[in-house]
Amino acid sequence: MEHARITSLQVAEKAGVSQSAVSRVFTPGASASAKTIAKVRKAAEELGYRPNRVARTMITGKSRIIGLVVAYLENQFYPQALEHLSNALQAKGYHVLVFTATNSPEKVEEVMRDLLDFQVDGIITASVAVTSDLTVRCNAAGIPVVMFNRGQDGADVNAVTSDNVNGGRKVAEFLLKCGHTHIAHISGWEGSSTGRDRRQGFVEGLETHGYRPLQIIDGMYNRDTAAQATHDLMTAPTPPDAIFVGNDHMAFAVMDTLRYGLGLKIPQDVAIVGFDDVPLAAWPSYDLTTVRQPLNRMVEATVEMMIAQIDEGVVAPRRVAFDGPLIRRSSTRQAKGHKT
Amino acid sequence: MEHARITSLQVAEKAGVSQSAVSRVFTPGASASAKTIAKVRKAAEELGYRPNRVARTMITGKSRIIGLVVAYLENQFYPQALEHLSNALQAKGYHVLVFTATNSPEKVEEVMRDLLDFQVDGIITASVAVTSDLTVRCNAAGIPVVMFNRGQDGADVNAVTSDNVNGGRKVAEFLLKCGHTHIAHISGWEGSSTGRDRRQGFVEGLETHGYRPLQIIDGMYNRDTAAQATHDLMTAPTPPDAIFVGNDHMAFAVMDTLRYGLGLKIPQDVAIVGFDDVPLAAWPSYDLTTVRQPLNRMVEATVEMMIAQIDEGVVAPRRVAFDGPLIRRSSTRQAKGHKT
DNA sequence: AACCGCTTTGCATACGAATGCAAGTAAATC
DNA sequence: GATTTACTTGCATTCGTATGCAAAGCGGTT
Repeated sequence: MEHARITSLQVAEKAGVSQSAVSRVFTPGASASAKTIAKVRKAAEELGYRPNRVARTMITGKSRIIGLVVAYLENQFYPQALEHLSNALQAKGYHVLVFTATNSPEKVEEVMRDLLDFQVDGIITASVAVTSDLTVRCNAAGIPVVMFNRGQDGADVNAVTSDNVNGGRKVAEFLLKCGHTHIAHISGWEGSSTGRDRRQGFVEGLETHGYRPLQIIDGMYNRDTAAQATHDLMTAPTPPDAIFVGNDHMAFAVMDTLRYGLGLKIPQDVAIVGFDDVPLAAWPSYDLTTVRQPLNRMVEATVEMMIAQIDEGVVAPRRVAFDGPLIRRSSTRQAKGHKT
Repeated sequence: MEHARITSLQVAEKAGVSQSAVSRVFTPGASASAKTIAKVRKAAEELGYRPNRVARTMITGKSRIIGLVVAYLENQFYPQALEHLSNALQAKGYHVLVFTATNSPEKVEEVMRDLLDFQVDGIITASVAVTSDLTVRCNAAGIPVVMFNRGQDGADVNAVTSDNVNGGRKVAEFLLKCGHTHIAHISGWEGSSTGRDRRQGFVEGLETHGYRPLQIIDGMYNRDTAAQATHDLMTAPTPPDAIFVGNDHMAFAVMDTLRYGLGLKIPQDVAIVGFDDVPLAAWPSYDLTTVRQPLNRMVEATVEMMIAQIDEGVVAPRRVAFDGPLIRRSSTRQAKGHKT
């Protein structure tokens, strides 16, 4: 009992017009008389006709599909981003084809090839490093690429991030204002622009006031690595009295290690600051002071850049960085002279 | 400098064969001589040819795209499922087109229509209720539907879940064994099969031993609702000494409310059991006793069912439920007579 | 050499909608 | 009413690949 698909031709016959007429009724911008439109709409309605997107894609070359490459979804920031991106794109008539890719260049390479096969109209990479060679090839193929939450040095790529350097600086200044002097940093993966930028801003922020980080350890955006780093920091001869952690995801592991592994109090023994402000950060168990990434604005900008490029062709790449506020919660002490 | 796509015709010319020959080389199961294959492969390699999936889809009617309908990604269980499903399908040459849908029937309806437009080969719904009317239409259109982590009463649908009834029963027995007598249940949404089944198993489990639940409140799979319910339960004249919460996501809110809102100790004042065993449940801050949903097996079964249906046509619907173990952690007391 | 069976190959067509072109029609202008 | 102008419409073609069909090739057998 296969319910065969209705084609534009069948609608045309029923409406007593040509197939072209039907097509034009369903093609925004094409011209058709009010009478024709009415006839076609009626026939289409009765038959339950819906234009075939695949056939449409063949002709126009536009699939209205955006490829989204994402590394892993354990860090709550990514599901959140995925959900928002998907919704925002859906609202514009686009849909999201998800690809997971580890951060190995070969894997990314393979994924990108797949993506091109699908005739995606654009590619969004969420925190996945892409070789500039690859983006060049995509641009050559006329496929816009926007990197979400990851930049790329010296390459011509569209990138939307928060202002990570400034965020790092804010953390440094805030912790100094709280009276901390021994501040360590468990950084985001040094292979990522976000990790490097946050670190850089943080170090600059301390230096501006004549301080230096007690120690910096690469946490690799990994819970286990961060936990180990915490352990190492706290058992060293001079333990820190505050730790800036490269993202919330690691910060939670750090807090767990401090509390349940080392029996320390937050913020009395050590203050913790994270980065991202994922929903979990606001839950009472963690109540983590953190730099908020303005997800909504980042998503908006990403979608807007993407669609502009699709509609108007690949243009000069832009980089946008949104400033995000520091959200003070109870994982840090009250700043001096700061009122409740 | 648009890098035009290479077509099979160009490869054919370069290799000195017909377009059909090229097609056959790239179509598994088609016949071609070793010599032809070699010539075509070489030419294709040199030109960088890759078959156009869209054109392929037009002819074969197979897109090798699976639509995944998901409600929300805040509950960590879903990103996890999404990631695993996507990987498993990718390994089989399929890709995932993500749709978000709230649980309103109209929205789901609209999403499903969109999905059909994309010629998806199959649809997986993750914890989204689908009217049986809709699944019937999909089957009529020859599109298999598999419901992941949600069943449907009296309808002919493929469904993969864990054994929720049995899971609920296990929780009841475990809590009784721990010596609890006043056991409340903040249930999963009563509009979902998972919520109902867990509740049913739980009640049955208590009744088998001559007990009844102290109270049952629908937590709607929502943190705020669960928090409010916790408050109501604990401030009632007879508060519970244990609460079974319909999923981990709500259980975290319950624990936060108990500890930080009401100043109670877990498990001394109240024991908590969840359902799912998301990664967060194992983090020391929660360390939640919970029923594990065997995600890997569920994903495997889902993918296997899906692909079987795609390859062999829509067959008699199956329902699979995997038993999951109760994972004992510190949110509950030691069971009587149970050794460390 | 003739015959059979099996594999390989090219030709032509189909999938379903969009669109350039030319013909047709209605409205607007003088 | 003639002519210009703007808008509609249908015809035919196109996108890139898969596939039924018939012709051709090949290997072996008698």
